[in-house]
Amino acid sequence: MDSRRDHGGVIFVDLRDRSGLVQVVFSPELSPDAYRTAEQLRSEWVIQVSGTVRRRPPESENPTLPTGLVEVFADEVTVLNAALTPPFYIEDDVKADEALRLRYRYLDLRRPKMQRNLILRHQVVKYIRDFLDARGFLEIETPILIKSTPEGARDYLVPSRLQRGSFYALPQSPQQLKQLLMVSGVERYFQIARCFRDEDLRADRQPEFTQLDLEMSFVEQEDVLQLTEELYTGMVEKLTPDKKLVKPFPRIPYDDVMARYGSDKPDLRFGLEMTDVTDLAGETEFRVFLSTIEQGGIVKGFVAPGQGHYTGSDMRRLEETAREFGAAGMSHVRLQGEGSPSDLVDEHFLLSPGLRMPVEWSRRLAETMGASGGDLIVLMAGPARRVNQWLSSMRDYFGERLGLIDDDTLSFAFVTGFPLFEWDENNNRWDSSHHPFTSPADGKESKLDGDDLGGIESKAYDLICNGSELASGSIRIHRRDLQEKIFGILGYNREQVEERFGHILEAFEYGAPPHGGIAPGIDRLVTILAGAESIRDVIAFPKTQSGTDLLFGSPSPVDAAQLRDLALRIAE
RNA sequence: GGGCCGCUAGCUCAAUUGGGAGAGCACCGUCUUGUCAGGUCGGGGGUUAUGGGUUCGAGCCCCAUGCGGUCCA
Repeated sequence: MDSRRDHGGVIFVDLRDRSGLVQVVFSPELSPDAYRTAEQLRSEWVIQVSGTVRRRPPESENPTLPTGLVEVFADEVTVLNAALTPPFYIEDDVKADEALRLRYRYLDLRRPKMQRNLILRHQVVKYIRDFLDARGFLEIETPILIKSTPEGARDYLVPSRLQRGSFYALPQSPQQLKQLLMVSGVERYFQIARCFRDEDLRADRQPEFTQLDLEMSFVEQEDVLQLTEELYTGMVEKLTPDKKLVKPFPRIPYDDVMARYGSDKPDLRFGLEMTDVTDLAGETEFRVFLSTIEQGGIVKGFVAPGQGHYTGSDMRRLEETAREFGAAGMSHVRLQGEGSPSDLVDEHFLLSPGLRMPVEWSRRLAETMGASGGDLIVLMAGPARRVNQWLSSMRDYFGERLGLIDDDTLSFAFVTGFPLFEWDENNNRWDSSHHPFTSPADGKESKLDGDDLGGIESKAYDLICNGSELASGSIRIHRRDLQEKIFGILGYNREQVEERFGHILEAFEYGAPPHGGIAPGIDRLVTILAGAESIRDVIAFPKTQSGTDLLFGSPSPVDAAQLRDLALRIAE
């Protein structure tokens, strides 16, 4: 029961199931018994009604309801179960605090929007299974209790009772298992796999999440990308036909995407591309630019079209925004007037303090960056990595603020050619950008013995969409010697390699085929397709940011007896 | 691990300088034969997250804790 409207002589009841609402009418003239029962009904009760479906009187039609032309004229009603008054309204525009919704998740899931999300998620998974089955993939389950081989994130550990003092780990992904399946001759594998990472949560991160994990033997990078693109385009066109898709998906090299957008997962629904102007900045006498360049940093920026009219205080506010994104500072040039840079004169260029440069320099800057009269040029200086982060946040901010983002568009792209390694400043060592099983790009293997490890390209790729990373994959290493060399560069000694990875290295010696794959995240995908705000809205029973389940009250202490079984003691 | 915000009726929120705890919705009851955010009249409902402190007096000030959110490492 959704709601009841009692008019004294006639009672209307909205009956709800997962498909929607229908109005039931109780009249004392048709059935006095049913009418008397209907007087007692309350929201969220579970009832059984029989009656006649009939057309509503013309003046009572409700065009806002899909079933608004008909109603059920009830002659019998049975109360199957009463209900307490729910702690919040069961309606789409819920105002209740999310903690309350999570505490009563079973009520929250009654809301039509949540029901639609669950249904969409089912359809997505169904589509994936059908699609891959039709292409010869086998769905194979892999264990949830596996060996702990921490690579990036922290493992969830499960103590063993039979082997006291030893632990299983929950998989961060079935990476090694699917590679072993390739060695097994499975050729094409997939799994809707639950993955676990014991890390702090974010709005778009959960400690357990679901990935489509897939792997193929005898493939090149483009084979995997093609398959992935077909999967996503087919799925979107079938399940959310109102979404606009850009086809084919662009393939953007990593260096390119970083140069143009300052991020490896830019929102491509809008432009605002960046330009490196370190050379031009070097001509100024602005100390911030000069010292940045001296220290090996860059000066880079983008053009906000039509925003040259900002006032001085607008600019100060904008700089404050930039600082909130972590930026050390921001310079700008406001272009007044109209037309191309060559048409503009001295007083058309409003430079931020510090940038005292002749008009000729401003013209060249505007030309280099593709700005014209009426535009605003935003510039930032610093180490390349930081500048890219800051500018990328500013770019998103302007994309939003200038209304450049179309909610109905899905802008997919593949980012390819990620670096194989990145320098881990905290631990002072090389780390894998993707994971240690990623193959170097063709012809780059010899560079593994050189000094320029950061410049080695890999066969790792991401699928991005609207500013999110949706999938990540690579062509893998399938030779023992190469894999051992990578582990060596990552700083593992011979014993550690043998203890943690001996099993997979050994497997590579028994005829491992070349293979590669990709792992699309299901939660984020459904979030985007559903237009939901948070991944928590597409997961039936999500956890809070501190990793707790407010419905079950987990995690929770356990009995002393359980701890004894596991030979565990809680250290204070 | 750190920063910031929040916690007042079932829900969403208000409460001026430290002075009498409130509103809307929901809920309960009444009346109402075409409503669909039904309408009418009436009613009940509070350990102001928890513990401590300052004060003649604390929702408000101070300290600690808990829970939630959010950002950073």
